[in-house]
Amino acid sequence: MIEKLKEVGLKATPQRLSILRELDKKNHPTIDDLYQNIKKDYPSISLATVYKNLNMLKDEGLVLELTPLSASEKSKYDIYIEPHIHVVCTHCNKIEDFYVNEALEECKSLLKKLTNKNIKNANIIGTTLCDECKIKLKK
Amino acid sequence: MIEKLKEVGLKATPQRLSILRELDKKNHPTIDDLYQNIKKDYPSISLATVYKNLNMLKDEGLVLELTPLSASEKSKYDIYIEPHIHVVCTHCNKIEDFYVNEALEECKSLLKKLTNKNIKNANIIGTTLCDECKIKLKK
DNA sequence: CTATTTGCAAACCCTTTGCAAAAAT
DNA sequence: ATTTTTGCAAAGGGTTTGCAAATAG
Repeated sequence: MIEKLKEVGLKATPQRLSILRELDKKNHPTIDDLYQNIKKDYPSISLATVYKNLNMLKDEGLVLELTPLSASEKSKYDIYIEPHIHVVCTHCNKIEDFYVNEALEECKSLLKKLTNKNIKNANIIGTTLCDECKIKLKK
Repeated sequence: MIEKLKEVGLKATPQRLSILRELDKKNHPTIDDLYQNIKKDYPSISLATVYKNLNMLKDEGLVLELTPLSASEKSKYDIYIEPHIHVVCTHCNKIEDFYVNEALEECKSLLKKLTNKNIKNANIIGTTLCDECKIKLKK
């Protein structure tokens, strides 16, 4: 984590590390979730610091913003150090990560062939009806 | 276009149609681009109407919000009636559409296999250095 | 005729900014 | 020692809201 920050030229402040640690729990928090959760460990952190850091980390590609499907939902944030793909539930909007590197590479080479471009990265978001919602809706 | 609106239960007002027509030019406008361009044909349209409609169309899946990679860029909007994928330039942020249905289906079945879920849809965004930027940067 | 949509302006609130103090390297 | 980062509070600006009038079906 600290090394990743050094790589991109950002200082390893405790605030920044707590943001990354929180994101590393992989529960895809909104900005406010993130702020509330970090405050438990680090009560003096300010919301402005969370915003500034998310923007910097996003610009460096260490953090991903996941845009909601529906207008009433808010953006969620995800750590992006290990490549992975997302599957979002169309009903409850829960996001699941899948660390399927081979698939990602396969998709990328497919994209390269089709677009005739050198695809650096591929961001893939699948939609589904998650298992929990499937059960709930059957009732 | 009118039929699509009927399908999702939205009335075909001239404002709404002008929004869809503008998006159908496929140049991925920001909200403000959209508003400025529509005003040329429809000077009385209000920004609030553009917002309301984008949200409704997004909720119905007819419009896609494309989140920028960097914090300084704004979201872009795209019509999503024909399935397609996006390739965004990491340097100038331009977005290109690729109507590659076979690839999309291939990716979806790959996702189904890997996640063991019934993937309804797959949203794929590749990153690249676009041809124009490649030339510019060589100089 | 009824339900939806529009447009205006105000309200809202999320996000950014400026700056001095603190902290990281 | 230098540069970055933090935190506060205020400013800013994008987005939403409420409501009466207009419009679609």
